[in-house]
Amino acid sequence: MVSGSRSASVKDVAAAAGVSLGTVSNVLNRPHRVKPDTRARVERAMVDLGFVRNESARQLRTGTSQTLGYVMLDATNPFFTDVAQGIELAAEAADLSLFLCNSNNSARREDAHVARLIQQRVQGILITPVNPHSPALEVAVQRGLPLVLVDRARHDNAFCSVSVDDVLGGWLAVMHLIERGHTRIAFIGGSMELGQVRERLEGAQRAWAESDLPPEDLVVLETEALSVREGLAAGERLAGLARHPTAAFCANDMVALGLLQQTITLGLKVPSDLAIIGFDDIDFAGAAAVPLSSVRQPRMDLGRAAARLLLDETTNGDHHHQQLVFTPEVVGRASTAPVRG
Amino acid sequence: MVSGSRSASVKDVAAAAGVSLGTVSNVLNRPHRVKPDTRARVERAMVDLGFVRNESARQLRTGTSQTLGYVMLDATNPFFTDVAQGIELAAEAADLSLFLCNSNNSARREDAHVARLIQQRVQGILITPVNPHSPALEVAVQRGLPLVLVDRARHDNAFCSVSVDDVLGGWLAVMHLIERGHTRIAFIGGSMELGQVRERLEGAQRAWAESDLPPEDLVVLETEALSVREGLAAGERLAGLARHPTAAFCANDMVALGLLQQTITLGLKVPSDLAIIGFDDIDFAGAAAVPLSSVRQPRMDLGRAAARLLLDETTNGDHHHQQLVFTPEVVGRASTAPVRG
DNA sequence: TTGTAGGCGTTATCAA
DNA sequence: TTGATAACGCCTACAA
Repeated sequence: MVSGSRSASVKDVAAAAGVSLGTVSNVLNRPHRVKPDTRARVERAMVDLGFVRNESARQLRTGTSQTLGYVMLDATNPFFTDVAQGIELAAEAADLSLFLCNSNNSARREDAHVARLIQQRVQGILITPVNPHSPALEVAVQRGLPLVLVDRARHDNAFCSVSVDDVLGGWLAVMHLIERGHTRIAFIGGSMELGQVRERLEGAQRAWAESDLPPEDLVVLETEALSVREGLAAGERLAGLARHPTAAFCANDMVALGLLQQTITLGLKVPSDLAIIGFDDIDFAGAAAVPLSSVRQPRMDLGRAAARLLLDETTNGDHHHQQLVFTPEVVGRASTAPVRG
Repeated sequence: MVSGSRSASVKDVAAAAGVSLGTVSNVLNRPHRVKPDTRARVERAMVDLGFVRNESARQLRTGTSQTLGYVMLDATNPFFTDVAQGIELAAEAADLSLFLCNSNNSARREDAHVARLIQQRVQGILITPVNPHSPALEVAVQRGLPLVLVDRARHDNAFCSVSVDDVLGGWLAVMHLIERGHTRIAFIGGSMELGQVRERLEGAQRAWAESDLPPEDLVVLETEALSVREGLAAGERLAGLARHPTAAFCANDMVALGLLQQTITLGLKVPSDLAIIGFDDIDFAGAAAVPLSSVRQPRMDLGRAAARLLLDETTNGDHHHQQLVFTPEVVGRASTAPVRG
């Protein structure tokens, strides 16, 4: 175990063990082909020299890496870390490394990450994109690089995708509010660049229309991002409205948590002054100031399923793209509990 | 842009542009050395062929990767994702990629991740270890691989480290409770394998001793992990105690949030029946059922500082190991507000 | 300004 | 069962 010097190569091991380089390679890749005592000698040398395979050289030679990449939309959102955990479990089971990247809602960073992953020659890319129609994604596909959309779908079957029916989720959330007697509500979320936001809003509007409520009583408050901070700000804007909605549907739980906090700070009661429902059902939702109702998505399963589709595409000759769509469900808690009156 | 076939190499580009391979390499690495129209021709060919540098080959040749690795202790804890974000910012500024790994509190997975990072020949490793004295870390150092401890320190100066004074943090938290008149409190956290937990407890015990309170009135409830789930369970155990503590100091906010939720579920009031203070001051702490008092650590700064130390070690010839210790501070909120009596 | 040649560490083929 | 050798794609001298 020499410190300071450059790390030992197969050649060094071969010299130390008094065998040829090919034999060392065999010990590494086809151990059964080499006589036990030679093997022992080689393995001994590897330990002595602190030999570690150089993955770059291996990749270069074999033309294939042992790595997957996941470009997440927002690493500070527990929803995505749970999705990532699902992916990681599947990757680990397949003995693959996972490159985790965070685009942080920036298309520029997303493109940079994808470019890097391609340079690294990862086996495949999982991505929750800012924009599922980004040219960067097409480029990956044109290179023959498997790519799976996570928490997003495309209707042209260009990639595999795993998603939740966001329109249905929005519909369920708003129906939940309507059932509790609310006739003037706010939709809070953004930016509208995000498909998740647009679709959840669309579902909300559908539910609204089906219930014959006047369109102007579904107020849309667009935020810059889906963060606690933006939720706090939205709370102030909401309080400033001429006619107060009695309920809010937030495009995700981070926004809902911020809104909840601000509402309480302003001296209002949840749910009597304002009912709130979020989306994702992250673990913190149930532990909030007022336990938060939310639309649950199967987070870990999303990740696991996405990784499985990717692995199928890399290994299965006659792979066909699939659009897996999970069904969300409302989890009712105190923040939308019925109030008398 | 040929689909299906293997990806284009510099050789292919050279052929397509009618120049030699060396010229293509020059366009890539020393563009000023090549005549503008030749360069244009080469760049055109690169676009046409969809050429992307093969990072493995580049690494193999140059002997150095453009990648850092961070092995995080628990990716579902927002504290660590914030630390990671700080690291990522610093890495991006230095034009380096970041391999994010999650040991999930498992020494086995931690070792596997470190081994993989070494195989990938990353420039350096940042790690929040399960155990800072793990042999796997020594191995990295013996290979001459820069390694920085994050949120953990070692006293033998074997690596750089960036941490928060956990003993002081524990001391501050408990002093905060003592000042509010509590004379029987619980420390909740675990496992005791984690240095963070041991040191926060040590600080708590010191504060207790300095205040001449009887040792048996500082009850220690060890948990399996620092998670919301374990906090919930601890809440039940706490309620089952013969003599109830009037306050709890939790080793982190996840545990505190779980405890808070359970306490409320059991029909008790916070802070009047039980005051609670956590550790980390994650964003969700302020948005909790009862806004949670906590010991704040400068999360992003921890990450940024760690990355800077690592970069210094990789680039600066006469680098000296440093132990950077940040000072925590108590953020008092409703969960420990004074109650009359 | 451009071209040629050698080698980074590994794997795989083929011969001994 | 083991050894010699070529090749993966790139970069960098050095030569033209």
